[in-house]
Amino acid sequence: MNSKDFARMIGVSQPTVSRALNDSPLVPEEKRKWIKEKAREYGFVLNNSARSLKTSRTNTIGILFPKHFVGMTENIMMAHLYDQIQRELHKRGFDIMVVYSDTGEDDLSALERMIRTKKVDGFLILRLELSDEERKLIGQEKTPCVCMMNASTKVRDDISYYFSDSEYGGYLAGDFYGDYPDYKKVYISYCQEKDDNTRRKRGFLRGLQEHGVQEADITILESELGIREASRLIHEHKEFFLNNKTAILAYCDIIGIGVVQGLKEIGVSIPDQAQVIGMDDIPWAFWLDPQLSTLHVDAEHMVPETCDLLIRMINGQGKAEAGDPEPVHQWLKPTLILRDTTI
Amino acid sequence: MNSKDFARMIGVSQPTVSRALNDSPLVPEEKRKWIKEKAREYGFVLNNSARSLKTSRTNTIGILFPKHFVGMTENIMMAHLYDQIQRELHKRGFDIMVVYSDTGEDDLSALERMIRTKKVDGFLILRLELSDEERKLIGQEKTPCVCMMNASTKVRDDISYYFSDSEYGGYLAGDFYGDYPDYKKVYISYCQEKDDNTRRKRGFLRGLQEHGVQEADITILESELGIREASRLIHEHKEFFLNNKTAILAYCDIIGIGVVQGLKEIGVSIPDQAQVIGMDDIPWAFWLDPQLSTLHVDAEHMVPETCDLLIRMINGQGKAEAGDPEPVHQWLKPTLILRDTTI
DNA sequence: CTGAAAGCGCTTACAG
DNA sequence: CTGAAAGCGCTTACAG
Repeated sequence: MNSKDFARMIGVSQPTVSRALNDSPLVPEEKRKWIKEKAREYGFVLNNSARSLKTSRTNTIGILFPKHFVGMTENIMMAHLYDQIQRELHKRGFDIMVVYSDTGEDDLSALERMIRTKKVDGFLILRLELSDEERKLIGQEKTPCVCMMNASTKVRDDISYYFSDSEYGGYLAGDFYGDYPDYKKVYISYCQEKDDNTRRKRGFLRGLQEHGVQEADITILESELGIREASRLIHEHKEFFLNNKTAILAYCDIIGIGVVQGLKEIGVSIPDQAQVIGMDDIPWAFWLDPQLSTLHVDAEHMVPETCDLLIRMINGQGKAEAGDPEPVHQWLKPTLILRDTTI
Repeated sequence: MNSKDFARMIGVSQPTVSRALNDSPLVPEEKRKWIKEKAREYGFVLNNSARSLKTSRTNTIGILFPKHFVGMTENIMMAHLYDQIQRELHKRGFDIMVVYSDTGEDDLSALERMIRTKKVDGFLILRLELSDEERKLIGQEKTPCVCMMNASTKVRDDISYYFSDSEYGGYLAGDFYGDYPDYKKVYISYCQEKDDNTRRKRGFLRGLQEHGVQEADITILESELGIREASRLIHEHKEFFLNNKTAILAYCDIIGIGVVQGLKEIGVSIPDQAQVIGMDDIPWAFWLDPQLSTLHVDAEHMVPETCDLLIRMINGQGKAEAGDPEPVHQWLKPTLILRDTTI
């Protein structure tokens, strides 16, 4: 049943149906209510494609997952953000389409296809890693986009973002470990995330330097992303961890968990002989034994603000008075949470 | 740019553009390729809303999450299934809309709204718990739907499904524990999932009975869904677990993990004094210490088959020769995986 | 406040 | 093989 048939059925015109169901003040309250009741009764709902075609609004927001995203179960932090985003956007009446950077066909990236087919009103981008072409496209099409969490490429300010200030996170860890001069400082890096990794490491160094620790005194080890991978890394450097008291900052909690596991396996006592700090504060870090000390990322603030901004951008789009709003740029400061893996 | 402008720009008609980009054999290979090249060059892509309006196909599949679904991080098994579904559907060229049963407005359930607005071509339903109205609607609208994983309401055969045979899973656990007469048998149930819980329990009982264990000898405890909740339950029954050797089947891995945690905390040695079997085989069950024994659900088969069936239903829809295909009903058998929490 | 009419951008039967 | 034309189901400027 389309709106014409429905209108005829209840004895009004198609425009009146449209206005009533869209809550237009042009049709009086009473009548609106009556039409809505009838719609409910007959199970009539406006067709979304026709509506979108006319209004160029789909009422759908795309959540873009980064390249090499293996899954929600592997990347708990993304799952955590996703859960909160999903809740916020649904609360605000939007539907959600999940888009994966990896799934592009031929030369058309997934993002580009979504933008060009007009399937979504805007994008929430988990981790900034857009190509130059994609940035250009977003600029041309004025597609509302907000990035969140972190950036694996150079941060330019053409796009709005709410990022975790991981440099500051690193600093907090460095500042904390600075009080333990007899522990050898170790940073476990993850090189796929080039720029973000550099930020964390730089902050760590800065925090330590304030306590007189030299850059040369810091050991850098490289891990892949994964609990097993990180655990294996510890095994590879068994002698080192057995012969030194170490104070370790891991690129993220997943690696931190693997490090803790590896240390336990080779018989290093935590936190006496080795301290470990992760980053992100993933939801089940405290189920583990021992519970991981970490840098808490303030997702509870980041997510609603990101969603709000995106929706404002979508609603403001095309409105003359809105103009080209200035992009928003925020770095949210993590906080250090001490649990069982630090003294 | 719309297809008319694009067609004019490259000097062909709108229908030809449409046919070429839709790979119609009506336009010769060579020309098709040329038009596609031009489309790429000018960044032209067919508008999805217009297309859907005409064809009543959105090329989008909805994944319906059950009521009370708290999130991917809390319900790892759902996240695991979601990850695989997402991969399968994208591989087959569909976009994905995530739909949550909880997010309905007023009297219109999320599912009903999606069906009536025609936003998706069909639904993959994680866990069967449709209301009678929703079933009726699906029947009337002939919306392609397949359920998977399990059912919390009575299973009727009007809808296709691929379920895990959790009754058989329970049986395997019962059969295994039957060999340990000196262990007191315990089933930790989760009552929100009424029917599925009953199936697991019934299977467990059946397995034990084959070894001569009486129903009266089985202790039933009720837990909420969650690691902490299950752990708390163990604490509440501390005396019981300290004074008996126990062989425990948990409703699912999450509860199983909590049980293990609780047992460790009260000082019960695993698996000597208490054996634990979970159900689902969630991805990181083996990161834990001790690694949880469990009943593996064959998601690797369930997911592709479910996706295949759904897509066949979508493609067959409306075709005369397709008729009303018989619904498919499958119960996939779990397998018992013994790790550290069983002898 | 209400309705007749145009048009959003496609696809597809139809004619050639 | 190709194009002119109709129509999918809405919204909205316009006239009343």
